[in-house]
Amino acid sequence: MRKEKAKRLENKGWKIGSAEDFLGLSPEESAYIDLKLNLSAKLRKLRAEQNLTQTELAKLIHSSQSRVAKIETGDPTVSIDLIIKSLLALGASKKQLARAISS
Amino acid sequence: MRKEKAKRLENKGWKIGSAEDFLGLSPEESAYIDLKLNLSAKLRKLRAEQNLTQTELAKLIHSSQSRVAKIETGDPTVSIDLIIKSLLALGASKKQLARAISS
DNA sequence: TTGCCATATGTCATATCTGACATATCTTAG
DNA sequence: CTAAGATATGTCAGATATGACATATGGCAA
Repeated sequence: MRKEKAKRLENKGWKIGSAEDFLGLSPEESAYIDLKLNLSAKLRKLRAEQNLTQTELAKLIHSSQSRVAKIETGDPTVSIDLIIKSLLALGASKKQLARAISS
Repeated sequence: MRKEKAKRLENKGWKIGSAEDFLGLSPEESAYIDLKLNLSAKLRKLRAEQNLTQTELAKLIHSSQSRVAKIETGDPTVSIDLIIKSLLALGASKKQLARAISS
């Protein structure tokens, strides 16, 4: 599967610039993944700033630690919807979201 | 259900300012809906600019006319993921997405 | 009016995402 | 080292989103 690949690469520290379009990903696909990773990164940052553990954030969004971990590691089974809902739960503003996206 | 309500209101032209937080919606919920509606609106705009019908856009994103309609009318069963994928398929840039979000 | 094309709405089987759980792998303090 | 807290990974049943189809409504030209 496509997104699996992208995720594995991310985890191994491949991070080439910002998008991994070097293997079979269409521009839209890599833009989409890029977006997701940017939002994930922002979430981790926000959570850290607020000194919350994944477990605490999980409670806040009525989810589980493992799902929060998946959000933050860019797991392909995580939707942008969930990431955005989590960001909003941490009090992120529209402006912050916008910044995260175009980063 | 919650989001049903928000959608109905939208359709009836209720658009009070920008968020319908006046009936039982938490700040995060209305922020989320707001976001979705902004992105939907942007999609419709982009599609119009490119003189595409819903059916044509549907083919472009491997979906159906009815789902495109649902996207554009803010149907609660539509995910932000799908809206964003559609926007990307229309060639929207990160900057455009960011603008749409913080509008 | 009629016909045609675009858009909207309702429904449904299937695909995808979700929370939860178990368990593994860090990290750091003692 | 070992223990404890935090984070990561794998799995799965149930929840939600999806494309597809039928059908309705809207707009507009003949």
